[in-house]
Amino acid sequence: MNRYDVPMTNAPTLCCTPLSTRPLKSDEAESLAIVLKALADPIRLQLVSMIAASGEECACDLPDAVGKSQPTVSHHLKQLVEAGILRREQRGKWAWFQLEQERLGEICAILC
Amino acid sequence: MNRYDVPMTNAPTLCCTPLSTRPLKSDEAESLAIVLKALADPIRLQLVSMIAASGEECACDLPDAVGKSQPTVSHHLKQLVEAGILRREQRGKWAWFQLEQERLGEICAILC
DNA sequence: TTCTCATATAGATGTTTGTCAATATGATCT
DNA sequence: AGATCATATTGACAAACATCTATATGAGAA
Repeated sequence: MNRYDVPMTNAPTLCCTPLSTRPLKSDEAESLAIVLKALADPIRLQLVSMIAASGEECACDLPDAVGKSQPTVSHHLKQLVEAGILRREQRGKWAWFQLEQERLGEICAILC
Repeated sequence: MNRYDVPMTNAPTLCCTPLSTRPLKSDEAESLAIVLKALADPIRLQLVSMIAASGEECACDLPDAVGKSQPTVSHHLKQLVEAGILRREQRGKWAWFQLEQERLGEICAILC
C-alpha cells in the first residue's frame, strides 16, 4: 500500500476462503487463475525461487542465471510483479526484485 | 499408490522443500510448473473447488455447472487427473471425481 | 447381441504464450 | 548536453492451449 492506502499495482484481489469451503464464483476463479498462471512457468519459478532464497536479486544477474535473453527475463519479471508475486525497486540504474511473501501466503490459504 | 507401491499415474513428482530454502533446479521447476499449469485455468479451478467443496462430483453434472461442452470438461478433468490433483473413479456408466488432497498439500508446502 | 447412454478421443480453429532481435527509455556519469 | 549502460517495449514467429463438432469407446440394460 502507498501513502494513499491504495494498492500500488493492479494485481488481482484474491478471495479469502480455502477452495474446499465452497465452489469458487467464476470471477474468483478468474482472478486466482491469473495469479497461478503467473507462477506456472518453469523460468518464472526459477526466478521466484532464486529471489526468495537470497532475499533479493538484481535484474542484471538473472538472464545468465536462467539462461534466457534479457528481454525474455524482463518480460517474465513484469508478469510476476503484475501478479503481485514480486516487488520491484529501482536503485540507480539497476532494478532489484524481492518476494511479496504475503502473496504466496494468500495463494496457499486458498489452496489448502 | 497401488498394491505394488508404484504411483498409478504419471503425475510429476514434486520436490519437498519450500521455495525460499534454495533455488529450484530446472527439472524441479519444470515439474512444479506442470502441476501449477493444470491448476491455472478458471474452469479447472471451478471444477476443483466444486469437487473439493462437495467431496465428490459426477462428470455428468459438470458441463452444466461450468457452462462448457462435455468434451471440453472431459479434457479439463483429464488434465487434473494427470497432474495428480483429482482422482477418477468409474461407477457403472458414470465417472466420479474426488480431490487428491495430498497433492494440494504438496504444492502449498513448496510455495510457503 | 444389440441398443442406449456417459465419457473419451480426434480433428479443426482461433487465441494466448514464450522467445528473440532490434530498438526505445531512462538513469548516471563526464 | 552527450555518452554509456541497464532495463523495458515492440514486432515477429512458432508452439501450446481452450474450445467446439463429430465420432469412437465402453459399460449397463433389454
